[in-house]
Amino acid sequence: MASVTTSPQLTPAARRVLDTASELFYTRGINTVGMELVAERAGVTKKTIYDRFGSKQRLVVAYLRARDARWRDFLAARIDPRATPRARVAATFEALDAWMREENERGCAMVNAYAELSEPGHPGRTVAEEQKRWLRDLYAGLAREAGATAPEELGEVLAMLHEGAVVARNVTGTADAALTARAAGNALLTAHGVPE
Amino acid sequence: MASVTTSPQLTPAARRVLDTASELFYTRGINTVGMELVAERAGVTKKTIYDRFGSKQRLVVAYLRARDARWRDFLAARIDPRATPRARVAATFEALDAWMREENERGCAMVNAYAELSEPGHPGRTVAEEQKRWLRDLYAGLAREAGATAPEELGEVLAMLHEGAVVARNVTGTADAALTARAAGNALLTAHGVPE
DNA sequence: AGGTAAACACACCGGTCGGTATACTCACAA
DNA sequence: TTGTGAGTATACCGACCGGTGTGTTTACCT
Repeated sequence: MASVTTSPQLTPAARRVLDTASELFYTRGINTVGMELVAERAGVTKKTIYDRFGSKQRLVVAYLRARDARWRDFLAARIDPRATPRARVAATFEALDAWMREENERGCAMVNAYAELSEPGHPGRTVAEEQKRWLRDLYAGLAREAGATAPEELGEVLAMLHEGAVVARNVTGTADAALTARAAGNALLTAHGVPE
Repeated sequence: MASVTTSPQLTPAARRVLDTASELFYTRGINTVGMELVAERAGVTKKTIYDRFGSKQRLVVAYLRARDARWRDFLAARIDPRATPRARVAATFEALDAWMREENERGCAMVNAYAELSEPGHPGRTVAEEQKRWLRDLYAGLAREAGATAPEELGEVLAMLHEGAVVARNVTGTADAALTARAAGNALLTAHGVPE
């Protein structure tokens, strides 16, 4: 079995397995999708999956990591590093808006996984925790750069708006939730002493 | 089988079933808890559960409704109807803070259920959708009463902060997330023209 | 020519899932 | 007194779960 975490080189079949598992886990939920279905949809035998990934748990971790990586790339491609911190905060919410319109019909994969994987030590939970910390620190860094008073707290709040927008869009069906959150974030930057 | 939704009168065994199922569904997740375990923990046979509730799906719905009702009662007991709208918004976040410290170690039951129940027509999803709409409308009503400009939008944003605080507390482990959200909500009321 | 990795096919494992069937006891009320 | 509703005990159902074992084929590399 190849190390899923360290080597991004996957065999063609493993690549197909990860792609189809990601799709299935995200849209139907991790616990409701069996390995047999993943194998069938990937055009692969269960044997191959277990040879490449070792266990369902590890496949789940690979799925979460891959999806997180996709989101970070998606975001990075939409942020101009030369823009002002304030503009970069707005761009982050705009990226979330675009992301949700394209590939977020079922809410945040990390939050969903956290709900499904209730065993305290499950490594998938760790991935989700890291992802949420990263997001909060991202906003906090921007708040600090912007010269906000209490940048840590502001970063936390911006991350809350971010998460809340995902829930609003997913459950309540609020189409422009991310843009509403962007406006609120903008107002909060001002309230924290950041010049327009 | 008694109608679970219309008649709140439950037989003693049914009461025990609902209580233990609520505990188990919330802490371990709906899909990972089997009916056999619920029966065993409630000191009841599976037959009794199916006589009273009919199916797992209906038991899940009863669980979600009951938990939502508990939260609404909890909140109502902590809101002074004579206080100003601004104070009531703050009190709502404070109630969330207290609620999370007491019985929210696993995040929002509605969001979790939404993650677990991926089948489009599952009645449990409807309960979650109604709950989120109710929360948003609650905040929007307070924003309107406070005389905020764009009260609907502000209500949406306050609900986002609310949801985001739950995620922050649950996944990131931010202990005072709800109070941080309260401060942000307060600032946003001001930004929306509500006098201090 | 020989070795190795990747994938195949297929059968099988113990265990659990949601749900049902049968037969019995007990309390209470018409 | 005679039902009736609530509950118990136990056995059972087909389907599916995650995971393993054995052996075969294909293709590329040395």
